[in-house]
Amino acid sequence: MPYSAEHKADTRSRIVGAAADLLRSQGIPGTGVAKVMKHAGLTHGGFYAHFKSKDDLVAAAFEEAVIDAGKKLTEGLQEIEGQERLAHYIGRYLSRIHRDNPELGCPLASLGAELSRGGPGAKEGFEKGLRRLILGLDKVLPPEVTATLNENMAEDENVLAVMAMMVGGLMLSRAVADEDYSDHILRTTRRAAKKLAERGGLAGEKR
Amino acid sequence: MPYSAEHKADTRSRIVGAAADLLRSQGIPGTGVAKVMKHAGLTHGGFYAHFKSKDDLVAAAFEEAVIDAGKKLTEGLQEIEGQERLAHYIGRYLSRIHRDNPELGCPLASLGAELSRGGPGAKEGFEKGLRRLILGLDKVLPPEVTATLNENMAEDENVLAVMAMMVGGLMLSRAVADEDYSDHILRTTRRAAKKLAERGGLAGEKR
DNA sequence: TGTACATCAGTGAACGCGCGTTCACTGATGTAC
DNA sequence: TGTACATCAGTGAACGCGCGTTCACTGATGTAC
Repeated sequence: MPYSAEHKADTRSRIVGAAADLLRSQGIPGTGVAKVMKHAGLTHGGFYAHFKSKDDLVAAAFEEAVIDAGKKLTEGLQEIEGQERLAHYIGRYLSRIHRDNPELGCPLASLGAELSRGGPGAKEGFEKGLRRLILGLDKVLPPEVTATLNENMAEDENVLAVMAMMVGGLMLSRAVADEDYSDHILRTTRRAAKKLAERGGLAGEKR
Repeated sequence: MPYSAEHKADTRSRIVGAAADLLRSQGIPGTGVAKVMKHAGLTHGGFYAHFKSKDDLVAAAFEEAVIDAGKKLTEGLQEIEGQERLAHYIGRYLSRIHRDNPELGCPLASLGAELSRGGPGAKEGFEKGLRRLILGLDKVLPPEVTATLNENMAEDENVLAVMAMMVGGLMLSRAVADEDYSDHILRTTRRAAKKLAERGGLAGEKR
């Protein structure tokens, strides 16, 4: 065996990493095979030693992006006291930093519409990503809430609603021309999402 | 003058109409000039008698789609009693019919991410569309609420939050593979959006 | 320890294709006489 | 009323370009002797 299996895996993950960034900032058609390979420091011909097709790459890169975003959104959140954790998560999601750096952010907001036009494979990948991020969100919640959540699936609904508001708010804030208005959208949806989480009982509030 | 100005305007609006449908269901790269012209019953060479570029068409078609969607979402809503109007609007937006027919639906959800990657022109078009739909939503509200809304801009925030939840919920429901889960997303966000509207005081509830 | 060899990740040129755009043209039309 | 004409919406072939994919190759590597 020439080249270790490790070496190949390294190269592959470099390609996937480059694609995960490009995908989120430029969309699927904007993520050309040649461009991705160049970002990974390779020539485009070698692409097919690692992937069956561009669709294959998109699937792998989307998954990578979900994991990456989930990590960034929850990083260090355990150190914050239970009640405030979800509020912090929401604050990060609907922040100007997240809005201004889609290449590092949540791929649900940047690629949802495009993937919804894809085949069943694309949609399965998206669904897996959504469930994964929701699961990550669950981990952010105080343990006593998560327990209730597992017993009573109806409670899970609020996580979905918060997710929808975050995804929608981020997308709107990115698509708007006026920066003040964009900030306003972030501020508004941040506040509303936090209220929704509290009122839904997710943050452990008594009601 | 050969051909009346009316005739040219008719052809143009036929092209824009075809593009407005294709755009929403296939996205910007999926909306080829030749495909649009074929749908309008013409050959692709004649396109540049009506538009300066494809970007020009996309801008016109997006605006048309916003107007079309706004009309469909508010149609006949005046006949419903004040308190229930917004709930009906939300019910229509987060319906299976809307989810399954993006070519007839709200272009904010289907094109937001793509337009956010466009130039300033694209973003200005999107912002105008968002403001237009929010204004249409305002008209759906009972007059006494709209009055308060105009005096107190802070109240407008709830409309934005509802909008974000609807846009996000619709996008998520479309991008997911499992139909039951997709239905669940619609149901959940519908309920949450209605609650949010009520609690925010928008539907005229006393609190 | 040193050399010959087989492997295969990566190279770089080439492919067919669909894209947005251009352009010489055509022929239906309203106007002038 | 009928004919000649100028206009220009629409035609259809062609363009350069970037795309995803293929392929003959090369040369760095681990293994066998």
